[in-house]
Amino acid sequence: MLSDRLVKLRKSKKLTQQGLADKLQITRSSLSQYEIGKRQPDYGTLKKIADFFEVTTDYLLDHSNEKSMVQEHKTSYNLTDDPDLQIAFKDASDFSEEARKQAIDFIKYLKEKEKEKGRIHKDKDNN
Amino acid sequence: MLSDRLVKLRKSKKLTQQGLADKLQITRSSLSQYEIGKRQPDYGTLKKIADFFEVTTDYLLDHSNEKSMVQEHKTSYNLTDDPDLQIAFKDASDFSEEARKQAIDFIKYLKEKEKEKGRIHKDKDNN
DNA sequence: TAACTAAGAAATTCTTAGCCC
DNA sequence: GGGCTAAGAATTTCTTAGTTA
Repeated sequence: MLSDRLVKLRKSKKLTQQGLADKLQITRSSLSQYEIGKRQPDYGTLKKIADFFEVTTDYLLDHSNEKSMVQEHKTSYNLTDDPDLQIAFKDASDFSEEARKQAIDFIKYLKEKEKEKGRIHKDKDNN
Repeated sequence: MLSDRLVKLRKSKKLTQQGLADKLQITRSSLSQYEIGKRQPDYGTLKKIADFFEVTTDYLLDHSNEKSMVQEHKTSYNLTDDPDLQIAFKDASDFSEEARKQAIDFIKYLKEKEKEKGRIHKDKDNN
């Protein structure tokens, strides 16, 4: 919920409602309503809030969607289209160093195998 | 702008306004207004749209903030700094579907092993 | 001082119907 | 069919002032 996150973010910066309202160029009354969940700011204000606290609007709106995150991740970093592979990569990033090395080595092994396969017959995979 | 992205996303799925409106449970008139930029959907509808197309709300709102993105990725993905893992991942992106699946499965296996290692006690929940 | 609320004003959105291509 | 628009209804938000702790 926007309200919860807003309160936490504001307090993390040790600001009063008035203080934050000034920064966002809205009235403190409006801000109060957002924090209680009685009103919703327009998209412009939402983006202002996100920029001020340096968070995503998804975070503010409590919108978590793994696939969408991967999608965003992909466009930002130019990675693969395979969502499962992206999730696997994400998971591997959290591994211990040992497990990470095992993953890397296994992929190296697969890479060699792919090379072999390429020599034997032409690739017939369709995406 | 939401409007531009909405049109592109809808057409990428080869849907008419009526078709998408039905999926989102809104009238086609409302959807038309969103696509032209005359109206803005409430947050609930915004999230519905994001979920349906599997994108972030930041993408829909054209909200790009490098710091927030990095923040989000670090908190959501704990993206690794390990360059070897990144290279391995890029290699895997070029694999055949079969090899890619093997890599994914192996990482899943490692993930389970990591879980076991993480907890002292032996839980038997299957996930 | 800091935060919340009430109530009328103002702005925005929704609905319905109709229009254009 | 497919997409856009007008106009009144409905809803939401804003503003101002006031209340509470």
